[in-house]
Amino acid sequence: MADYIPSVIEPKWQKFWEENNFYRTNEKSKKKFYVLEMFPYPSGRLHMGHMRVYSIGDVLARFLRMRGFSVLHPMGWDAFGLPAENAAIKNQVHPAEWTYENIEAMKKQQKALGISYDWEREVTTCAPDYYKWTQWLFLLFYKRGLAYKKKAAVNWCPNCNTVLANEQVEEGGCWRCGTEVTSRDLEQWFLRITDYAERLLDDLSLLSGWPERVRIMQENWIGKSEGAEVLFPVKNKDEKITVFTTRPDTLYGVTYLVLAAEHPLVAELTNGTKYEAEVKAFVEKTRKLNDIARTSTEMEKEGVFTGAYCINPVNGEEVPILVGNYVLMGYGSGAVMGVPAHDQRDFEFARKYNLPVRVVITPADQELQADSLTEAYVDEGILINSAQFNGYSSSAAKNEITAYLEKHNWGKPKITYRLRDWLISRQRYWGAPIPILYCDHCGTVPVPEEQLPVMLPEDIALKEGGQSPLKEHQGFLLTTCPSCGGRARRETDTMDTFFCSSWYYFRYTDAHNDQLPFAREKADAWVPVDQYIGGIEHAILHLLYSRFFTKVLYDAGYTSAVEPFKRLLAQGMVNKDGAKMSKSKGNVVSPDEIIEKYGADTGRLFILFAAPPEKDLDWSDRGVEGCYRFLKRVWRLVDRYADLLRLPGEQTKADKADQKLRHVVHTTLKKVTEDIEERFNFNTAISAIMEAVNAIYGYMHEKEDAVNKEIMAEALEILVLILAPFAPHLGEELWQRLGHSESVHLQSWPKFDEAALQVNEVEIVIQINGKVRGRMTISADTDAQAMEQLALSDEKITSLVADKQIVRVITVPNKLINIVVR
RNA sequence: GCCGAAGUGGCGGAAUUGGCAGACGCACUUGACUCAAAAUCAAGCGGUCUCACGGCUGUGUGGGUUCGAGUCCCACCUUCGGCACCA
Repeated sequence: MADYIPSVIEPKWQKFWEENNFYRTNEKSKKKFYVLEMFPYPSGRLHMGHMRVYSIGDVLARFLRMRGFSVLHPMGWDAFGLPAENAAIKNQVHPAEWTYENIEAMKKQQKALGISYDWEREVTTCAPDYYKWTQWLFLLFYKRGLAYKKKAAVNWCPNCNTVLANEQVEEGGCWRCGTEVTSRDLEQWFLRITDYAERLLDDLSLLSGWPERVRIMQENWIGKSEGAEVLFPVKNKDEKITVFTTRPDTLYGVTYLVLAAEHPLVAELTNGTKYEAEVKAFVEKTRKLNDIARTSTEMEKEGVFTGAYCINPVNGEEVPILVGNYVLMGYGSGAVMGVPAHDQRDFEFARKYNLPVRVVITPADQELQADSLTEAYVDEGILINSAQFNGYSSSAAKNEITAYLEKHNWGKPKITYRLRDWLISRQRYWGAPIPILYCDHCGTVPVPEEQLPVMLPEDIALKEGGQSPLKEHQGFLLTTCPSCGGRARRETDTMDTFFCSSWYYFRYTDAHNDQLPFAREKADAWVPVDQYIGGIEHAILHLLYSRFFTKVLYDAGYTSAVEPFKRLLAQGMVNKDGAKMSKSKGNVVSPDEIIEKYGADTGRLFILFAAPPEKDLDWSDRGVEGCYRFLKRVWRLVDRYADLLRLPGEQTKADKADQKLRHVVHTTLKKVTEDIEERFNFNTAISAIMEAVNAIYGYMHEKEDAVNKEIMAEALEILVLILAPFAPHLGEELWQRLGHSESVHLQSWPKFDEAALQVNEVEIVIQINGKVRGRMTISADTDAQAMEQLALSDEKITSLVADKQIVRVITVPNKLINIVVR
């Protein structure tokens, strides 16, 4: 046979798979498994991160098919988005054209990698037959009161010319371009994800197959705080200020109240008073600051007195009301009670403005003096100066004081979340239009379902700067109202692309349904996704939104899944020379060049071998060559014996070396099976296969080619079968070479022979005081007493323990014996 | 500041339940083959002392538990990630 030339065999098998629609989902088996890799944005070319995630998914998919599962392994395109629009402006091509060309190019690359996708289920989010259902889902949210429009201070990216959701702001910058985000008051569409905060938090406990860090990140993002809401009446006014606190036990320590600059009462309290000018100036100064400066911990806490007072309901005390720069309108009620003795921020603020400090919580072992405090005492303790609650512990007082407030209608228990509603409207063109009309008579009207999709017009000219051309597209803009037949205008905002990608895994289960986004029975056969694989950068964004969508679909009766992704693998990044691959650093390696030079099988093998999937991986050109060498080594081995093994010959009895080889092969098979199935440790699975190959070479040398045909044949077959998920093209070729006509990928995963795993003899270690002092080979399963006798009769051990007293002997069967001497 | 993860040869990494640290691969060294090189095959490869047999030492640092610790406990250092005036 010829040498191993991947550029010949890989396209050959790819053609075979494609022509036979080889990876069409088989829905027959009762054992079903949904393997899904996050679908890509069609940016143009695949990068190494793509290659890694697809390689991981493909090994699993191929392995599970061999294990008898019906596997759903689809692929699609997260195809709406800003880069298409920006590229379009820059290169004068239509975003659709740019997107579809990229899809074609990337699909070609995926096929060149030999990934086993069922292409009949491909979804493309920018295609009308997909976004029709994206819009349908928007209407579902709308009908259920989960989509609403409101005017609010929102995050604005001046570079992208659009608003962003909270989740899409990273360190004060736009997640996509990094430009500093500013605040604007705009009327926008939101999804009521906060209605689902509690369930999104609770159900994290169902996700034992997720990495803990992702669950923790979501938990932090949802940010549940339990406490109380307290109403402080304003002195001489018929107003109450609502305050949220997690420390109702400190309520008797309140010495002032602080409002956020945006708080609606600020103007009301100060207008027409001598404080008006100063407060106005302060409010303006504070509002001008951007969010990063405003929420920075280094920010000096400043405030100004409003001239007004309010009354602490529990003790009737009058306390001053201030406006402060450290209080955020967006959290709680935009007003906080100042308890300087027990909150560090309040403490600093109070010292700066000479506000009184009153100790109401004290540690058990010391007495705190308000005047001599150098920092707030924030821990829990025993209540003092708190009327009838004196002597209570903090935790008891939290409940008692809250109950007391509730009884007098001064407040109530309250849970607050950090999570905000999800802002989904975008002021850009390349997205799914929001299916809403504005009628002069009827107001806001949802587009009737039968009129979907609201087509995104293609005859547009994009403008420098990115203002949406929809705002001026008369054909799109003007329409008639479905309820009164009068003139109506279309909503010109499009949806956040995360909306489109929050339900695509459902669509794969029923990709061509033109009556519904998906039929429930089809979705129920597959969702939740058994194994989802993707980058950690989606730990909050996409994964939280998808969980939300699934719960809404569940509530509406479209799925019986409460969570979309049963198990999640967050794969690490692919770096080079310790740094992220980037054009500016000139350290980019592309999948194309690897395929061209070594073949897809080598690239896949290396990317799985170099590190466990969840860890970052450092790309090494030398390492790739090592994998290439390994595959050539396998090729030569099979080539050398393939013909010989097919010749008839008499059966020979297995000798010691034969048995040893069989033991190695079956041990390897067991390890590889467990490594893939239970631990996703593809790196150790591959190294085990390498060890087996080394052992087969060793056997070959030992036998000087007089190999036991049966045992060699079994070894090579198992080797090719277990390598096939990793190197699918080579697997096909070698399987054929071994005389089989059916595809290797249709074979059952081999079963290991328990008998072959057994050994007659084991080498055990003899330790003296925990240090290795000798070894001996004894028959397997020798009992402790016999082991001890054997060890103590060992010449070397005898001399070492001669003048010592044996205190104890610890034996671990088949492993070691430790003699403790003094 | 809070939460989390991780620190093992020259490098990537392995050690699954507390039981031989360094599997496998890369790099390097040596031998075989070759006129030679490449490729391939074989062998060696933590540090240190020793001609050698062998000894000592070694998994970020310091303690502890244990017959025995990379693995468990406590404290600390470093790196990375997330959150961060959240009341």
